[in-house]
Amino acid sequence: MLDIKQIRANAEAVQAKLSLRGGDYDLQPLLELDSKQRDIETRRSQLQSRSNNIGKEVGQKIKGGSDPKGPEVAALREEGNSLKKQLADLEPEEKELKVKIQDILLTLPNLPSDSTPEGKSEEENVEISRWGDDKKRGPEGILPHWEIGEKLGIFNFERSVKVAQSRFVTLMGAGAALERALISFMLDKQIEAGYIEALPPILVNSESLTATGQLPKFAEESFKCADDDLWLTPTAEVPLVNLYRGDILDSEQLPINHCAYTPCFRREAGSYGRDTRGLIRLHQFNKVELVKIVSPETSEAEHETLRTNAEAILQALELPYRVIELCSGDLGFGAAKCYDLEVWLPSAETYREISSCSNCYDFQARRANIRYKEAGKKGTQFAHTLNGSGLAVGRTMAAILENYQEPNGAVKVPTALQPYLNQDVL
RNA sequence: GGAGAGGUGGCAGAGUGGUCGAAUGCGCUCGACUUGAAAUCGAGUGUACCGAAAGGUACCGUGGGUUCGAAUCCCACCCUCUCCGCCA
Repeated sequence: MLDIKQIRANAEAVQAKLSLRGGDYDLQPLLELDSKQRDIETRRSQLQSRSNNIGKEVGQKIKGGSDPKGPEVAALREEGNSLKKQLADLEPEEKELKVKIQDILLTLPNLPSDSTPEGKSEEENVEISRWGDDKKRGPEGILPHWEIGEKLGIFNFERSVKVAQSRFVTLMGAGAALERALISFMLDKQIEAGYIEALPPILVNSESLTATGQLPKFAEESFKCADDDLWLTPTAEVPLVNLYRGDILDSEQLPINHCAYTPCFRREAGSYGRDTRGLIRLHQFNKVELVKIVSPETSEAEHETLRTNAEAILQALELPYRVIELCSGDLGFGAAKCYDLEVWLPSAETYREISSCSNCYDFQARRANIRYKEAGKKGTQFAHTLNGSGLAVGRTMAAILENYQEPNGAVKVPTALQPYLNQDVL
């Protein structure tokens, strides 16, 4: 959520930043509601103040021996009643304005950071670096991962349709073991890097989804339980960040670093026909997620660290990848700055997103009310939250199946992964 | 699912209509005493909003209601705990 005070003070600058994302954002109605609300608040609190005093005066009079039914007290009562009527008009009006303001604020995306490149769409994303040799494996003789996977019998899409629907997979035998190995490997690496492992709930309530930014705008993206206020998590970022919702942390507690493996669930509404084959775009997929809660001064540096931690997995698995910095127009709703890691998929001769590392600044912290306090200092500050995949497990499996494919159709297990599996060839 | 208990400040815990943002204890901060520490004594110690400031307002699980006045009374809801049942 954006800071209404900042919008008030620098409406034009905020407007300009928002428009870098593309789309129309008119802050004028918001500002009008805001000034109206504050007007009413001032009036209301003055009336309330008088009303509070009347209450006290009545109490004093009665204690002091006045007749509770006498004229003195009756006059105060009458004034109290008249104030009550006025307040009864103002209160709902103010409440309604506050709701309207909040509703608007909740739908405004984060401002791109100053360092985010300007651009309209993903075309204008900026490549930061490349790692590994993407020429080592051309498309010749390489089966796309879904074909080699079916061939090896390590996953099955058709039967999964029967169980659930399309865009679900069942991993079998070595496929299941490989997925499990990848999860363990990724977690171990991140624990080594200083993250504390969490295994959080994967059903989350509406408040949690609102705090991290999936609600209210993107309700159609998540699966909702019919009879409860619970949703299937689209990413572990949601439960991890919300663990600290409403907290006032000590500055010594920061940075908080968590890694978590969870299944993730996405409805993928509006992506019909895209990536219909394989492990790239499923309704349910596994992911190891990294989350950091940090102080603002350190958040830029922490963002680089987070990205490096995610990159370390690709490097350890010796998968060629590149780092992209998203331009303002391609930035996710809550992100101020974002790097995508894209892994090389030789069958398609393209890089595909396998991790997204975002710095949300105080956007989520403000929604989630996550603050911290510095010892000796007055007041609190909103923390900064960061998140990144370390990594999407299914997509990692896809990358391995292609990049490690031998001409005879065998798939070697990456060296780093061999301690986690009972076989070194699939 | 059934029955019961309960939700008050960092924690414990008092408060059942009147100056209660809330006693008391612990914790924490600062100061005194001390060579230092402990003990002791003194002072302080929630969050947010409005306001240039003075100051004001809100918050005792949440939302309503009664009243001049609600932590306290009434209604609804949520959550937690205990026991029973069921269950991985």
